[in-house]
Amino acid sequence: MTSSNVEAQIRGRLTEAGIRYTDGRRQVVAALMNAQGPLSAAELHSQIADSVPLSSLYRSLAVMADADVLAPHHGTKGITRYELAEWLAGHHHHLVCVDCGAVDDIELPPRLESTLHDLVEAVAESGEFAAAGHALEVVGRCKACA
Amino acid sequence: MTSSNVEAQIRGRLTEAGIRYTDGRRQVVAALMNAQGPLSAAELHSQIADSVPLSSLYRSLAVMADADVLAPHHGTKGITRYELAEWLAGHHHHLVCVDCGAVDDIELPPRLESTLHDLVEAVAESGEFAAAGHALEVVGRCKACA
DNA sequence: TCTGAAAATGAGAATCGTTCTTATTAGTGT
DNA sequence: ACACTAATAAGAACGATTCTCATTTTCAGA
Repeated sequence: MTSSNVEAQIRGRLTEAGIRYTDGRRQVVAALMNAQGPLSAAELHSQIADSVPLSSLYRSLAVMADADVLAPHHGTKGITRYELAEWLAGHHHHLVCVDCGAVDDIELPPRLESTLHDLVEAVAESGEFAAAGHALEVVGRCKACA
Repeated sequence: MTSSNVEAQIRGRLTEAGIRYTDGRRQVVAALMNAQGPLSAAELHSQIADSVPLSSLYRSLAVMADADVLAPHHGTKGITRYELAEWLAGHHHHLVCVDCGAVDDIELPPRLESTLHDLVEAVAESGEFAAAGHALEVVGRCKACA
């Protein structure tokens, strides 16, 4: 999926939900497409500071997460980081540093990927829980904190 | 591993770290051993209210997490839930409701379990990240929120 | 058993990420 | 252009968690 395709998909999804793809939101999406892992509101704010105040940023993140364009990822110290939703940018598999909370994406072997997919389906079919997706974290210490 | 064995292991680990296994901490551990998923400070407090004030509870949770006796699990709304560490109570695989944040344990097929274990080892051996364990979440909506 | 150092407790204030208000501004469809 | 709805901006408010500090408890060694 090309980068411009992602933008088009996002615009489409938002529009059909009656949500406007404003300039501030474009900047958020652009920052997230460049990142190699989820970003917090504070991290996003430091990249696009002048043009989008924090309160607007938080609202945009919430709205886009609600529309399933962004996926929230809850980390240490009550900090929530966001990344593009699974259907836009592939799966959510991370290396998480227990010290500083930094998050990086990792690739999973296809075999494991499909096994996880099967697991979600099996849970969904049990009827006990409306399983929609999965998230895998490998936890430890990053090079800086080791 | 029997329940009393778990207590003995916990006491041993704490003692060797110079940390006292006080009454309040015993109560926390007891509550977590009975639970079928991680509990937040507020949830624990409502179970052992009179005997342990919140500020002590938070401190005890932090200290025991530091000693790798408890494992923190970060959820919605900045709420952190704790459960017994992996080496005491098996692995950490959860059903997480995106609406209310409730968390339940799930069992994983052995095949998937060992594949995940291999993944952590592979990451650790890469030298880029000191991988120590993993956590898997199946996200969706619980029956109450569906 | 005493005694002193280290750890834990309890109460409350303080912190900080996040959410909520309210008034104002900007987009979209007719 | 008009009306309707959504988005913005600034700051106040909220709530989970952390910190401070004076007091109490626990443990190891004399």
